[in-house]
Order: sequence, then structure tokens, then C-alpha cells
Amino acid sequence: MTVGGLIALVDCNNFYVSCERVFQPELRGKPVVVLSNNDGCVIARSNEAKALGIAMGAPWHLHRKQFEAAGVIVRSSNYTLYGDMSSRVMSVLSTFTPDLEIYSIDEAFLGLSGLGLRLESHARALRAAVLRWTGIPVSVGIAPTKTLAKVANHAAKKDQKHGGVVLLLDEAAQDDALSKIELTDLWGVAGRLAARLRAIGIDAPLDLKRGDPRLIRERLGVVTARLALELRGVRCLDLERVTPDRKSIMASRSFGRPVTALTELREAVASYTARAAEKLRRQHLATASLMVFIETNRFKPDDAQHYAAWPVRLPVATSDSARLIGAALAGLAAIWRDGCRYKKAGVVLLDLHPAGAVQEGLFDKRDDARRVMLMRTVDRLNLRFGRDTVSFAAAGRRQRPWKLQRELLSSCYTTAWDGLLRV
DNA sequence: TCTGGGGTCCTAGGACCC
DNA sequence: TCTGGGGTCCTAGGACCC
Repeated sequence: MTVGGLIALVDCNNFYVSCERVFQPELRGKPVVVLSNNDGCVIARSNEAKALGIAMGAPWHLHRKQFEAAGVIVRSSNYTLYGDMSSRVMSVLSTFTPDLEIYSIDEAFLGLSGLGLRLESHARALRAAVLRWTGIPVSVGIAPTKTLAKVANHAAKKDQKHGGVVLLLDEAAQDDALSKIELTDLWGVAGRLAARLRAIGIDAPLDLKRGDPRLIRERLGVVTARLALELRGVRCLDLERVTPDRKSIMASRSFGRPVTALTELREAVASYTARAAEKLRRQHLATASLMVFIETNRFKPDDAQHYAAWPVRLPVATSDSARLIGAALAGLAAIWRDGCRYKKAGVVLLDLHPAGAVQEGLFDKRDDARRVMLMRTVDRLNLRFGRDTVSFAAAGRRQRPWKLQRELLSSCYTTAWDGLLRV
């Protein structure tokens, strides 16, 4: 039943607020919120602030007067600090087990095989160590699957009586925890999916757990089917011990005020692109395509609305800031409209490759697929080459010669072709 | 003489997470 | 005057391949 051992989810409590409190102890015990860029909206709340009814994502300017009158203390976000605190927390965790997946800035999954009966005291020791060495309080949830570990962690946070640690080891305990939460408390269920679940008679987490897997797969897709299995204790999501390479890198910002001048937009896009390129180089990657986008204020329906994105394909993968900025600005020029009041701009780097493997022409995936297919065909079949055609024998049957469209083959593998033609 | 069908890729959009 | 900034995966449909 617990094949593969148990999984712990360690999650920092109100992480950004806790980071601020480490350096400003006077904030402890008081209602505190951390605001997003431009002090736009609430992105973290202390328990005391939650108790006042401050919602996640609440636009601050709508509530400022009311909440400040209630004594709420406000901090602007400081991502450099949070990133640094996160590394400290993760490095403490890594002293407890090498079996660690850093899931987000404030969460990690830990593999717990071989701890046996000392599980709970181990979890409490871990909690105490993180608090002692970093000043950050964490909650620990332990269960046979990631999804159930999330449920356990939710329970640990919700009820102080657990002392920050909840284990859901047997089905009775799991069902008890599941009976106390809503569909949208589950990892992977938000409003839309919850509505679709209710439409087929699944109103609560336990209904989902006990639902017909085939029906769920057919009506709601593979992700929800996996979720249902995970609730049953069947592990579908494994620990990702090695952090995979990023598949995209974005840099974007909302402006503090509306921007109409192209020169100003160019400055913003150039600086975002430079930031994205820095991230790219730090991760030893290069990009072969990017997208630039601009956006007006969607909360102002009276303004002329304009959202536009422009993809730019680069001839060669690169991490060079100047080349990327040039490409992004060319894209910007193509979409910018005179007279619009822009509120946000950004750049996304796509089609990322390891920097070391960068060579012109190697990153057209389609060409790469053709080359692989070609090589496989040569291996599998008895090929005979003519000047412009190739014929082959398969399963003892003679087949019509296939016309080769050599002109379709990109330069990156004409060498391979030349080799083949000499066979 | 055979003119179909299966596979893969790309893109956009949707949904979700922190 | 003021409403964040990142990411991931899945799906569907069309293009294109042989």
C-alpha cells in the first residue's frame, strides 16, 4: 500500500511575510501583507491578515483605507530577499535527505524511504531545524502520494493542534482529511475543473476518489484521472530529483502609469529582454525564438483595448543580449499602435537549448525529426540508392520507389545524406 | 497499378500552480 | 492614480510528411 515509501511536503508558512518577519521581528503577531510590483495587489498575508478577511490577489488600492484603519502593516515585495531565504531553507532540508525535489520558492517534496517508526519525530526535528537555522516556520505533510501529502500539509496548516506536522498513513486518516476539505482545496482543482466535476455529480474530494476511473478519464482527461488515483494512494507523480531545464523564460512588468510613446516602450522591452537574457545565460541556455507582447489596461474598458504578441524566430540560437534586444525591438515595432495606453509589456524566450550544443540549423525540430526518421529507415530496410530516388524491400515485397525531395532537407544534414549515398 | 492512411509537428488556447 | 510575475501541461485542429 505504501510501495515506494512515503512523501513529505514541506511548505513555508506565509513565506514572504515570514521572510519580512525574520528581519523585522516587530512584525510578529501582527496582521501583515506583502504587495506585488507597484504595490498593486496582495501576494502574501500573515495569519492575522487572513483572519481580517484580506483575500489573496486583492487589489490594494481598493482596500487600503479599510485595512490600514484595522492596523494592517504593509510591505513591498523584495524577491531578492525571498530567493535568498528560499535557498537557505532548501539547503537545511537537503541535510535531512538527498531525496529532494524543490517544487517552488517555498515548497519541497522529500522522499522518506527507510525512516520507519521514527517518521513523526523526524518531521518535527526537521521543522525545528528549519526554524532555528533560517527563522522560517514550515508545515510538514506526509502521505504515500504527492497529492495526499498536499492534503496532509493543508491539514497541518489549518489546525494549530497538530503542531505543524500531519501524517496520513492509512486510508481512514486519509478519508477523514479528505472529508474536511473542498474540491478546490485539492492540488490541481480550481474553479473551472470544480464546475465540470460537479456537473457529473462529483461534489467533494471523496466523490472524486471513489469515482469511476474510466468515466473520469473520458470526461475530464488524463490529469484529473491521475489526480483521482493519487487520492487512492496510487502514486502517479514521482519525485523529480533532477531539476529539468526551463522550457521558457519570461520577463515582464506592469507599468506604474499608462505608456503611449514608442520610445518608452522600447526602453522597457530592451531592459526586460536584457533581464531575460541574463536568466538564460545563468542557466547555460540559448534561445532560437522569442515573443514580445504589449497590453493595455484590461480593467479600463473605456480605454481602447489592445493586446498583441509578435513571435520572432532567430537564425541562430543565442544568449547574446544585443541580438535578442534587436529581435525584440523589431517585433515591438510590428505590433505597437499609436494612441493606445499600454499598461504592460514583456518578452518570452522560447525554444531553449543547452548553450553548448548551439550550432546553426540544428534546432529546427522538424528537420531533426526527418533526419532521425531517415537514419531509422536506412537501418530497418534494405535501401538502394539511385540518383534522385531510393527503393527498398520490406517484408519481402517490392515497393514503388520513393521520390526523394532532397531540396527539403536542410543543410544541417546534407552531410548525413552524402554519407548515405556512398553506402 | 495503386490516389489512403497513419504519424508527427506546430500553434493557440485553456487550465492550473505558486 | 492605483488590479503581479512568473511557470507547466494538455488538447484540438491544421499542416505536412511519406
